[in-house]
Amino acid sequence: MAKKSPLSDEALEHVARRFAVLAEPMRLRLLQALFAGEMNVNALVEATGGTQANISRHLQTLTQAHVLARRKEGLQVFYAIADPSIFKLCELVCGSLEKQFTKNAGAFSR
Amino acid sequence: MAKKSPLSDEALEHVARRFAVLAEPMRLRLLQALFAGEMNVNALVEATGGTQANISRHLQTLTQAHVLARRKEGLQVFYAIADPSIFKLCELVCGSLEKQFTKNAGAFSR
DNA sequence: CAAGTATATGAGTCTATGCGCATACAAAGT
DNA sequence: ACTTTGTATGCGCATAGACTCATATACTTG
Repeated sequence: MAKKSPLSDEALEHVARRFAVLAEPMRLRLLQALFAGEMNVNALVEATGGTQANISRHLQTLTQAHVLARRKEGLQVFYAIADPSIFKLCELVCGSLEKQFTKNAGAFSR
Repeated sequence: MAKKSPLSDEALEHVARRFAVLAEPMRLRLLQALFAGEMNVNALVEATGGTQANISRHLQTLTQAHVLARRKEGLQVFYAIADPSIFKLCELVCGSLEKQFTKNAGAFSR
């Protein structure tokens, strides 16, 4: 396994796309809601405060990126987090941002 | 430390922005080049094959996001990775994408 | 101070995408 | 078959941002 070989352009685009999928506050809210477990669309609409159309689109984006899984049951559609790495990704970013904030807070308090 | 409290809208926007910064192939190439260590702008231009203007802009974006650190030395400006969490972030995403690919590969080969 | 080198930036174009509105589609019950 | 309920989607608008070209700025050297 070549560990230090530079990623191909195609690979980089895939990685970039992955990050782009997570680069929307509304989608992050959806993920945050789904951290608790599987939910249907209506529940997600209520949980996030978005419009149904918009939520549906974001769910589509997340599903196409294989971040979410879709399960249809009668009239309702249930979504759930399909990629467990999402948890760690969010944790990492949050941790990193917290560090930044505390640094800035220090600068202010002086 | 409230562990399960939902992030505020403001916090979510910060997280989203962080992801957005990493959502460009060119910036990922810059980061990949900088994994080896500090480099000046010209070296980065050559390493990535971009134009000087464009590279400079991306470097600005990364620096403002506190992902990179800037050090001026005479005429040249050196950039280096300032946030170590970047490494793990990229590893996580790459690993997750690899899994997806091997899954798809399996589906094709059958 | 003039000229050269390394980097940054203003202005303009072009593409991508988030959002809202209306409507279409799908499944279930009457 | 018709209606109701839950979800998806076509379309248009508005905004963000990536890229280029030309030029500005900062520093060094002659």
